[in-house]
Amino acid sequence: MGNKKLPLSFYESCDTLTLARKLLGCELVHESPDGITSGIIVETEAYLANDPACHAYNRRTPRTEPMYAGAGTIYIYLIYGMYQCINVVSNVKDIGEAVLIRALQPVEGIELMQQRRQLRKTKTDIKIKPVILKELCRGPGKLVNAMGIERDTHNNHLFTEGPLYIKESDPVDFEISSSSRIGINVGVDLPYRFFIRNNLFVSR
DNA sequence: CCGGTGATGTTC
DNA sequence: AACATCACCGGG
Repeated sequence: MGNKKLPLSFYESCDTLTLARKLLGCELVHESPDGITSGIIVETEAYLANDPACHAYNRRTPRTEPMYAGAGTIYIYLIYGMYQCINVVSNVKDIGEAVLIRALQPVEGIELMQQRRQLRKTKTDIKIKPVILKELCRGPGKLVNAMGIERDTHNNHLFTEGPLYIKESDPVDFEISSSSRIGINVGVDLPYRFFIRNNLFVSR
């Protein structure tokens, strides 16, 4: 069964496009103070160093520094002022590439995920309507919220150390589909989005 | 199932 | 000014 935490070699031993595919079927786990939540990764996007849509494309700034820290690093950024997205950094130190996690199939701690997703995290937290299972982690901002992931806590840490990590995939057969990436205006022609075909929890 | 709109604040 | 988004609303 797939209950082993992935070692650094998993992240280091392939290129970014391959890693984006290999992460499908693996389980993202967060052992938080409030409880454990986890979900199977069902959708990813790759961002390469020579790719204009990549945050690290021709720029190395304080924000993107974790992308240059080497494979297995956690890169979390704030988007549209109120949402956060989590990436698995890939490639070697000083080459800025990463895989965005876009959707999870919830596994563990579903009640806790429901509770977290009822709150939108701003200065004054906003309550939203109850969220159905299918929508809990269906999108990069949603899954970060449901999993209790925070940039202040986890950014620039490693997936191989600490309470936020990835477990190896169970040997389940599935087909991988690809498409162009979502929500970008450059690099739209590149088929760098990967997802498990026919999985109900994929976004869009 | 769409499509449109406003919220929100860091980053360059 | 842009931004790797989302919740909510209304229409079909």
